[in-house]
Amino acid sequence: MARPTIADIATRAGVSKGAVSFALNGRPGVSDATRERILRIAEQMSWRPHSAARALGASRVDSVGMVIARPARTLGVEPFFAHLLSGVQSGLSAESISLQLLIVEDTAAEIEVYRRWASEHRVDGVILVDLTVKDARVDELRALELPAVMIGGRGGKGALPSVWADDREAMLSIVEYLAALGHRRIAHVAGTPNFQHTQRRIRAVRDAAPRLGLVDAPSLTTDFSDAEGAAITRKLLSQSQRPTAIVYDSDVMAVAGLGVAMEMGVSVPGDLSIVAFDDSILTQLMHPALTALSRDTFDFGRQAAEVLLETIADPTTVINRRTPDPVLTVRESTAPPT
Amino acid sequence: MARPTIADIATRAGVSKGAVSFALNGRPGVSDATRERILRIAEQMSWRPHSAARALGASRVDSVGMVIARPARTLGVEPFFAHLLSGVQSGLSAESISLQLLIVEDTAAEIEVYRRWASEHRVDGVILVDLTVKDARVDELRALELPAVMIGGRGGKGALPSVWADDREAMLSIVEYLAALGHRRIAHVAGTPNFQHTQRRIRAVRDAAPRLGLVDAPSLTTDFSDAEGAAITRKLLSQSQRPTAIVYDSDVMAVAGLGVAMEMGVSVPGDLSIVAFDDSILTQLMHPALTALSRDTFDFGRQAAEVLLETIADPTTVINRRTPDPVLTVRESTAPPT
DNA sequence: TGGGTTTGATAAACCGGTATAGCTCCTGCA
DNA sequence: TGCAGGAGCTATACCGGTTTATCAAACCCA
Repeated sequence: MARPTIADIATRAGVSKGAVSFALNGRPGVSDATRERILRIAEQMSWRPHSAARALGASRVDSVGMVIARPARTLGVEPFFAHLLSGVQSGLSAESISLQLLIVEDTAAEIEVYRRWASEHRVDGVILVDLTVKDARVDELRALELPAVMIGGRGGKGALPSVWADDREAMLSIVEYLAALGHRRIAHVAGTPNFQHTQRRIRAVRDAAPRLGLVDAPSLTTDFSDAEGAAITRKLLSQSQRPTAIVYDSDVMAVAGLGVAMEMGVSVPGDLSIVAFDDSILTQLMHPALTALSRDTFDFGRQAAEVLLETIADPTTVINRRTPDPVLTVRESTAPPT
Repeated sequence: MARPTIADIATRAGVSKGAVSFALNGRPGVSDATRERILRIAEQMSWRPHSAARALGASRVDSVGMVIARPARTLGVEPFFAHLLSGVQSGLSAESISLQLLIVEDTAAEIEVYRRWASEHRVDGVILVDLTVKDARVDELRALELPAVMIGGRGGKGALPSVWADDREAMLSIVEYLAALGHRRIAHVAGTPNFQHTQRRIRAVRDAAPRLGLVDAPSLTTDFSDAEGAAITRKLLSQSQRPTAIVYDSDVMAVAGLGVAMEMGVSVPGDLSIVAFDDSILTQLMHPALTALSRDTFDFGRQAAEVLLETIADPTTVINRRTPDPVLTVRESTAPPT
């Protein structure tokens, strides 16, 4: 027999389909002896549930979705998503729930995907990344009644469940470290201004500046691309009063910035200290290797999966889980200013 | 009404469920007038097919799978997978077929996934990457009767359908370019030896050596990691007769190699030319920017999706599609030897 | 000993589609 | 005029599970 169904098992065990279903799902309705027998037969026939059939009956598809809205070009250099993905999957695989991944160009397309997924019952819930300040997706998902968890977006009143790290604390740890080294002119090359975490980081720098006695601490926003990272760096280093340290919101921009510095004859870390707000192999490949903020992205993903599953199981309680603060890994690109 | 079913549409249109199904799937059995009316009503009620229900009836789930078997750590730096993924999705989205992505640790786990997917009817077919020489997955998939397409693995007798680029030609173009510049000592830092493409590239170098008058053209295998790439480079550059050019099988290894060269005071491209067999932002971020072989990875993925869909539609004909040869993008890391 | 509850199991409905046998007209042609 | 044939549609089985109503037998306690 090619693929046994519960009906086959029922015949073989001399019971009804219903009894088999009860036995296989570990719910009351059959005696221990019968359950045992059915399980053994199912095992023998190497039975596996037909996912579609189960989804149809139980209106639960054992599958969650994740959409990444970024132009393909900018994607993939940062190992961030790969690690996040692995983590999410490890969190899901325990319950043998599968993940649908989609890469789209923009948020409009992303919302379309959610609508389709909801109406076609393709996923039980979704994981949101790259939260923006007034994020249209949040309302949309609530309207669709699709369980969701936000990664990185801290939930406020009536928000969706979330898993977040304290960007503010993290940024403070960087700036305080640089200030302790003696830096007073620190520039911040930030990411896209409408991202929530970008705003939080900018605010952290601004708030810390007076306390740490920073002379000047501009935050300059970019599109996260290496090109803009390089351009901003060039501008910063061309000023008469140039910064002695630059904090980049991504490793790619930090690497691009390092290149510009070298090109302009600005020695790192002699004349300029560089810190990347995100770690990866990239920062270690460089010479000098970059001081960077390391986050356990894998674990981040795992926790997001967990929270999502809990949310699917019980959509009424909104979980806001805070993950451990990221730590600064000091390498060769930072030193006291000369 | 929350989610309309075809039964709702049928009632509203005053026809039977069957008629609605015919109309919505564009098959004969209803008059044009009725079809029109049904479609309008479906549109009005914003009906969407329930994927599970459709899968159950039609034994086709409109979903394909892709498993990447690499330790999470090594994954993600190369934008290769991100681009491939985007391409695959663009090929699938035309038919609105979804993609299940899974990252696992090794091939054994990958095969487990295929078994599960097959028995649970979760996918209509799969896309295979990282083909090895005697690849266990091929036989397994044939046994499971799961349609599949190999990416990069060139199909021989009785092989699975495939989409491939000519690695041999590509490698030849690199070596010939270097030889034309005047290089006679060229080293090849290859990838994992059991990958099919690694073997093809090694063979290409070996075959071309005598014709191009290369004095020495060793191919040294690695695990594709930056660490081994760096280690091998250090060894090569420490030899008394060191190579004047090195070809790396990946951009990450090339970057690591560049770092080692700079560290050892070997100037690039003055004393050493470097070529990466694979392009990405990474190669452009470097100083000097790396000469690299550019492949249209996005298109590669798109074509793989196409071939897979054709294979699912008609599993009897085995397609072997060759994609355009990759081209060498010359940047700053190559020059005539001094 | 008898009535009520619990246990173990069954049959059948159901989920939302697809596929098919069959029925009713209408048309065309001998 | 009669009949074959096809268009247009309906009714119904079916896919492989889950869930519910129902029921018989066993069990419990006064």
